[in-house]
Amino acid sequence: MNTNPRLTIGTLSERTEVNIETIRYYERIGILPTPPRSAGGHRLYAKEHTQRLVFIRRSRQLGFSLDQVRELLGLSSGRRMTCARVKNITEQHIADIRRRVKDLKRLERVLSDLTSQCRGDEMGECPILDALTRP
Amino acid sequence: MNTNPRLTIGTLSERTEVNIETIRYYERIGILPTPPRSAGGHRLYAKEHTQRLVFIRRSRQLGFSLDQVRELLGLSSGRRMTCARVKNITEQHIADIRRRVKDLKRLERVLSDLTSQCRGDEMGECPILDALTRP
DNA sequence: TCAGACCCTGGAGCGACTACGGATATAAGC
DNA sequence: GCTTATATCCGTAGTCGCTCCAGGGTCTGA
Repeated sequence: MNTNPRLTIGTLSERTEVNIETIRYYERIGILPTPPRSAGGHRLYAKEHTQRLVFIRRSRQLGFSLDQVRELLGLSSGRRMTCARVKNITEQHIADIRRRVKDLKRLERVLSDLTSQCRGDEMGECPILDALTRP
Repeated sequence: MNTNPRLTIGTLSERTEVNIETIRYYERIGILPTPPRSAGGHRLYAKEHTQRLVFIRRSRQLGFSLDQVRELLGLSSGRRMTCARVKNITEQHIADIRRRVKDLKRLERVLSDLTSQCRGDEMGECPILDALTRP
């Protein structure tokens, strides 16, 4: 018996928890290789597709952009990724995340200040609208 | 002398620090009212446009979506905003920001753990790639 | 009058998908 | 073998919030 049959896109989608449309999208943008087809034109995936798709999914879950994923996969630049390069990409990504956190926290502080000044009445002046409107 | 002449889009853009293209975009999506035009078809803005545009810009800087801005402006739903409704929108927005911060921090922790395990050599195994690849 | 700065429109592009519609392929049941 | 149900195909368009472009027309100062 064959425990490793070719998978249809639906099965691959279930196993990897990646949306069917997304799988086709990844193929279209060249981040997932084009699989062989059945006589009728359906895609038939092998193990290496599953592996790559899982790699992509995990990278995306960690917030890497598809361009970064491309690089991590060694699809851009000169082929083989060194560990140094991977670490570098990851550190840049971390720096970016920290910037975003900082920005969001600043926002949160400002907004919290505004709401704390606002009684939330049904009428009258609103300090929040005021702050947005004031010259 | 007239200290309040109609402004061209370029001048409005400078004064409000909103890109010209963005101003036209806001008009197109109906968040900024269509201004009168000169004989030759150039937009001529008055004070109320400046005020509204500043309102929009500040709201965007606070991270509100254009839909939220629309609502804060009283463009959707039944007209007049109550202070209660404004506060509610703002609190939802704060909650959203907090969620995002939480998610980003979780990411940061995972990524930091990974890089700390990675020596960043020029060759050999890479714990980061491993983590992305492992079954 | 005329150069040069400004403004006009419509459309495309970004990132990372997601959704849709109408046609074909395959699987399951009888 | 036949019918039905489900799966898959493709191409296109929509999402958000802009930004940029080409190929024109308008306005202003010297």
